[in-house]
Amino acid sequence: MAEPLPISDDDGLCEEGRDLIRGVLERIGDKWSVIVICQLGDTTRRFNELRRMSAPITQRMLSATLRGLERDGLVTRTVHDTKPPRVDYALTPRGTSLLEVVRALAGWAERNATGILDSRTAFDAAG
Amino acid sequence: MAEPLPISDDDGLCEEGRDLIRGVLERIGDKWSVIVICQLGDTTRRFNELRRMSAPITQRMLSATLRGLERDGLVTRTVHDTKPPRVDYALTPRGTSLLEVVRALAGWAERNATGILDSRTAFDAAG
DNA sequence: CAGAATCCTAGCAGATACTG
DNA sequence: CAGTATCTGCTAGGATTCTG
Repeated sequence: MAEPLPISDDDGLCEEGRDLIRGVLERIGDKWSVIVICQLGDTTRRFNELRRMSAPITQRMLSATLRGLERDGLVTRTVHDTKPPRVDYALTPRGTSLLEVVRALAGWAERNATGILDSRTAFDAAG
Repeated sequence: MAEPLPISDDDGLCEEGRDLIRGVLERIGDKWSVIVICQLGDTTRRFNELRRMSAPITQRMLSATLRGLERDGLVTRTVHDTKPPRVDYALTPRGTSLLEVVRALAGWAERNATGILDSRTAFDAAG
C-alpha cells in the first residue's frame, strides 16, 4: 500500500465550502457593494441619493455595482415614468438577509479593530 | 430654517461601520486569505502542505497571504530549526474567531446559492 | 523545504464627457 | 435625473527563476 498520496485533503469543513465562500466574497469583496447594501439598509433610495451617501463613489461604479446586485436578486430597481426620471432601489429579502451577515462581519471587525492595529504596528516594528 | 441639507445622512447603523467593514473586506476579500484560513481550520499546517491544499495558489501568493495574516495577528508562524527547514502555521484565537464569522458567511452562501444562480440566468435572459 | 526576487499582464476602477 | 461611453493608470496576482 502506501499509495502516491494524491493531495492531502482537509477536514472537509471547508472543502466543499471553498467555492461557495469565494462566490460570496467575489460578490461583496469588491469596493462598493457592501457600502451600497448598507446605505439601502431598510429604505428605498434613489440613484443620486445613493451616490451622495456612498461618496466618493463614481457614477460609473455605482451604476455597475447596482446592476450586479440586481442581477443577483439582492436589490430591486423600479423605474417611475415621471419627468424628470426617477429610479428607486431597495433591498430584496435576500439582500436584507445578506445585510444581517454583513453586520456580523462588522461586529467582528469592531471587536478586533484595535487588536489588529496593535498587531500590525508590532509586526512592522519587528521588521 | 430649511438649511442647505448638506448630505443626506443614513440611519447611522452603517455610517461608522463603513470603514470597519471595508477593513475586514480588504483583509478577507482578496483571493486567498479565507481559503488559507479555512485550511488552517483547527490544526497546524506546514507551508507546502498549505500550498497543496490551497491549490492552485502560487508560492508567491501563499507567502504574501500568510505574511498578511500573521501581521494582523490571525496566524502564528513558528520556525523549527531542523534540516530540512520546517515552518508551521496555525490560527491564533483571533484567527479562529474570524473563521467562525466566515463560516456564517458560507452558511448564507449555501442557503442562497441556487437562488442567486436563478436570478442571474433570469436577469441575463431579460437582457 | 520554505521562501525571495523579478518580470509581466488582465482587468478593476478613476476621470471625464456625453445623452434621453 | 439617471445613466452610458471612452480612455487610461494602477495594482493584484500569475509565471518563472534563484537561494539558504
